[in-house]
Amino acid sequence: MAGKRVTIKMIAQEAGVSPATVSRVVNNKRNVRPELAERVREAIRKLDYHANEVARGLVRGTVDTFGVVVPDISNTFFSRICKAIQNTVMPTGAAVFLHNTDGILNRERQIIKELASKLITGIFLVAPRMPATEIRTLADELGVYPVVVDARVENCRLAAVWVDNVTAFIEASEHLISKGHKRIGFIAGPLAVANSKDRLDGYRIALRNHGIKEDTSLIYESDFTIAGGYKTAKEMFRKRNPPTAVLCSNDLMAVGVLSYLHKQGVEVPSEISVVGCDDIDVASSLSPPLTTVSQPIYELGVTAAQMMLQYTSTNEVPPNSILHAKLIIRNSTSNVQEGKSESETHPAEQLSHNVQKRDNR
Amino acid sequence: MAGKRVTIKMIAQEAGVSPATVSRVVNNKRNVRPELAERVREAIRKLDYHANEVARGLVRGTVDTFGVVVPDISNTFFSRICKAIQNTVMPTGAAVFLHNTDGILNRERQIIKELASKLITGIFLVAPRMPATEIRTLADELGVYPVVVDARVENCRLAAVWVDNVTAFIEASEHLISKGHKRIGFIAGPLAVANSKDRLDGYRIALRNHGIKEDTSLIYESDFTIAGGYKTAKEMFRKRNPPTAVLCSNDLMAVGVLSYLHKQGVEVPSEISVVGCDDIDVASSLSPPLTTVSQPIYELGVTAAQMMLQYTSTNEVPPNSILHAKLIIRNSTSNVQEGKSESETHPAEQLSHNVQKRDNR
DNA sequence: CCTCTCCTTGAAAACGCTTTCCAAAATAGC
DNA sequence: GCTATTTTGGAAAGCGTTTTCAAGGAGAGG
Repeated sequence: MAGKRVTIKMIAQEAGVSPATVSRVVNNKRNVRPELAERVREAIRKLDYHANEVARGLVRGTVDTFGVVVPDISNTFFSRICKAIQNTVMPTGAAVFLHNTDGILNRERQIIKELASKLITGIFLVAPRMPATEIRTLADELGVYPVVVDARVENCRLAAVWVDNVTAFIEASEHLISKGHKRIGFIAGPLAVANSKDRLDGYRIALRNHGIKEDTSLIYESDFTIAGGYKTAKEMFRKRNPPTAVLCSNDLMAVGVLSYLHKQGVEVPSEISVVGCDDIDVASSLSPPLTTVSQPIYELGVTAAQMMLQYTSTNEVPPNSILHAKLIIRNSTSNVQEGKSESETHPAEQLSHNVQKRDNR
Repeated sequence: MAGKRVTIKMIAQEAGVSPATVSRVVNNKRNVRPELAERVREAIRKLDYHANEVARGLVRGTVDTFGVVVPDISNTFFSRICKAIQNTVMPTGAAVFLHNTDGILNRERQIIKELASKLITGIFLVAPRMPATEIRTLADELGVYPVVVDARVENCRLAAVWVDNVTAFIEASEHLISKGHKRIGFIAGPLAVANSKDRLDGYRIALRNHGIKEDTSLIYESDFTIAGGYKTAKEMFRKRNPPTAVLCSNDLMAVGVLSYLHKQGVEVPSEISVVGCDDIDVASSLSPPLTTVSQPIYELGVTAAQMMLQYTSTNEVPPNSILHAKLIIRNSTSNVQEGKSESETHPAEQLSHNVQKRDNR
């Protein structure tokens, strides 16, 4: 191994100047005669010199690198955010560490510390499980710039960008309600995640606004996966008095629901309407094409990256950024089936904030 | 910013020993009195010391970090490989840089150099565009361990793991042939990618073995995306004498094909059979569930990571590893439609190795 | 009791770069 | 033409580790 590396000294020697001068040229400081500078650049080109970023990092106390911490890279939603962050940050010459937490809080903590020990400049926390105050404290302690992505974080001197999920889900629910649906099933993501909670809240608010009593037997907590959606649909439709529409907290679960329904020979949307969230790439290619709350995924990443760049250069916490989702109506939703809307109104149950906990595999 | 960092000297002082001793304790060298070691560990715990990985990297000449270079992270296939690599490598305490090339050869080169300047230990090149010999040369020059993932690389003293795509696609084609299909459309990925080429070869071999004349008007080159598949299907089925089945080089393109066919009101599989490749997570949840060549994606990543670990610890190029794909028959394929098989046999065209180039957006 | 090992420990020298400090050179001001 | 000021480039001091080297101490063998 160990190909001989070109160091700054070699360049200095080649150009007949001191290492200090080479450094100045490399870092575009003034105070070096143009003629000399050219000679140095020549040498750099000739020997194909690349500064040792590690040595540079040691003296500067920070390395031009960011960490991205996500629950699950293999989930398209997150991988698209990663891509956006990377594309935005790359032109500045920065690299990006990627880390998976599998949604485990402790792993999140550990990863942040490990990243800090590598002297990275900043960390993007995507859909973190950690409470905002802890993030703030930890980041200050470790001397790292944090930017929270896709989680509502307020009043914490913490840079964050998120989507207004409450409004989005009010809109999604109202879409269904306007089609005459009254029994609307809801499949939430893990409620420990703020977004899941907000989406559920949007659903509840919409129901309340339209005078529909909430039926907790229609609300399920799942895990954002296809399998989770499938399984939940199975439970949901096994009960008597099933919903006429189901609103899912993300597309993957909607895919699972669609798959279950298809297997059971249930027609979508004529018999059951289905709505997802995210607008992942396959959403428009499903059959039927999925009506979904389109999250500005790429924009989420780009905005986060821009905030980070601003944050690190000005050292001022940039203001939060709230993005808006958009309901995309495709063919998985339609008017409620004849006779289904009123017939089987459920005996009113108490409004309860408990939802059934499900085994999240 | 700049939370004061705990250094080895502070630990040394706290424990009343020299930095050298602390270092020895941290790195589990023996030759340090147990009692002293305990005192040091105590200090480490007390001050929450984490060694500065950058300084450590500088003296060691290498940092315990790997780079993963993929064409597109937002593609599930690649993001699943990344995840596998990471999960395998993480327990050793190594971190992972992620880089996107968008399939651009020059960016691949540049990224590799940048990574090398960060003194990383090894690079995983996933589906690289670079020729194997260049990889070997560059890696030697930069002093970095390369492992090639998902690309057939032979006779190059280069560690690589790939899937036997030729056999896989012979099998997939034969599945279709056994159902009576004779006019089988083929949608290839970018033919600059070895895998795409191999899959096409498998298709050709199968046809030849069964005495079916190759019709180049049925072979298209696309770009592995849903949109690409959709567009190609459109062209393919616009021509007179269209195929009765289409074999796609990946699932995403198959999704595009399915979507086009669905839009046109064409029934799958009764009218047209469709086969994909990869077995991405949604494949089994499509309607109809997609018959596909299941790539051992996760295994690909895990194997690559294990090879890397072995490579870096023994400094010997580990032997190549060839994995096998498996045809998963679901419901997107069926017997050829009545009368379609023999009726419109196409005027024999010369066997040609040219395929039509398509605009790959 | 002395010598020879072996083990433990600390001092100091790298690692490759940036940056500060200084002296020399160049320019300006009178 | 002489002092005052600004440029310019080199020497050297770190940055936080690991690692080498040598010294000191303890134990063993004679």
